[in-house]
Amino acid sequence: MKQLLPLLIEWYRENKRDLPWRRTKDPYRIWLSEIMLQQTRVEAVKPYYERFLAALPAIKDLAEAEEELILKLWEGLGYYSRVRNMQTAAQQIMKEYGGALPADYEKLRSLKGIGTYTAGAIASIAFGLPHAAVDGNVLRVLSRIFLDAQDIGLEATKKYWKEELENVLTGEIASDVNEGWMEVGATICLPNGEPKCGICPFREYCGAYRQSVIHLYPVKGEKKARTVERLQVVFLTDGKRVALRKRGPGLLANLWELPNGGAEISLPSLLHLWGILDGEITPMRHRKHIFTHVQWDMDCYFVQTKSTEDTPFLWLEPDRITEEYALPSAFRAVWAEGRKKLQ
DNA sequence: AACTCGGGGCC
DNA sequence: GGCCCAGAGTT
Repeated sequence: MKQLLPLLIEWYRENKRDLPWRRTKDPYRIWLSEIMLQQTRVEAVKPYYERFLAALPAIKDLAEAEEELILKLWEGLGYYSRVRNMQTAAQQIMKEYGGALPADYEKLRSLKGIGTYTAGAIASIAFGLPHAAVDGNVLRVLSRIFLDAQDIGLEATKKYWKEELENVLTGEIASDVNEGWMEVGATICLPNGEPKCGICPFREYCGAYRQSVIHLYPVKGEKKARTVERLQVVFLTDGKRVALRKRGPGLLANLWELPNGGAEISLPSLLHLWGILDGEITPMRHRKHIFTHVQWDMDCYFVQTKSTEDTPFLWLEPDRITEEYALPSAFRAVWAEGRKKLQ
C-alpha cells in the first residue's frame, strides 16, 4: 500500500475533478457534502448542495430551521433521515461544541448521522487528521489491486482496509489519499465490468488486471429480492385545492403524500373511510415506483369532491404545495398529471 | 449480521 | 430489468 501512495497523490493532484465542495475547507460544507454524497451520485448532489447552503449558510441556521424547510431542501434526494439526523447533529454541535464541528474523530463519530466513513472523511479533509475514509469506491479499487476476496459488504472488511490505510496515513496526506482512492474509483476503476484500465495509473500494480479477473472483484454477497406493494393513489381535489397528508415514521418519514391506501379494498370504500361520499372518479395512468427494497404499483385516480370538511387531509392550492411541501418522487408523476387535469 | 431507508442514471 | 452509488441507524 505505502509504495502506491506517492503515485496516487500525484495522480490525484493532476486529475481531480473540480467539485463545489473541493473549493472549500469549511467543515460545515465538507460535512454537508459527505452526507449528501452517501449512496448518491455527484451529479445528483451538486444542485442540492448549492441550494442548501444558500438557504442555511451556517450550522446555527440548520440547527434552528423548521423541519418542513430542511425536508423541502432535501426533496427528491432520498434517504431523508440523513437531513433529519444532520439537524439533530447541528443542535448537538450548538450545545456541546459552541457551533463548530469538533476536530476529533471520536467526537465526530458520536454525532447523529456521522458513521465511520463520514467521520474519517471530515477528519481528514476538513481537519487534516490521519484517518481513513473507506467507502464503496475505495473498497472496489483496493479489492482489485490487492486481489482481496473478502466480501465488501461485511463490516470486518471495511475495518480491515481502514486499518491498512491508517497504518500508512499521516495528517499531511490523509485528505489526498482518501479523496484520491475515491476519485480513482469514481472515474477509472468503475463497477460493472467497465473499468478504464487503459488509463489507470495503477494498472501494472493491479492484481486483478494482471490476472484478467477485474470482473470478479469486488466480491459481494447476495442481495434481497424486492417486494411489491399495490397502492391506490388519489389526486383528490375540490376543483381548486388538493388534498395532502403527512406521512409518519418509516419509509419517506415526515414527508407529504397524496392520499393513498392498499389495494385490498375498493376505491369507493377507501374514499368513504376518508369521509368522501360524493367522489367523482376518473382513472389516471397506472404507475410504478421502485425503491431499493420495495416496489409500488400504483392505481391512480383523479377524484373530485365537494366535501373537504372532516377529512384527514390538508387542503392546499397546488402552487403552495410545489413551493413549500416536500413531496417525494414516488408521487411526482401522478401529481403532475393530476395538476394538469385540474387546469 | 441482517434490515431498513430513495432516487436516478447507466447498461 | 439489474446495477450501484463519497453509508448510517436500528434491531
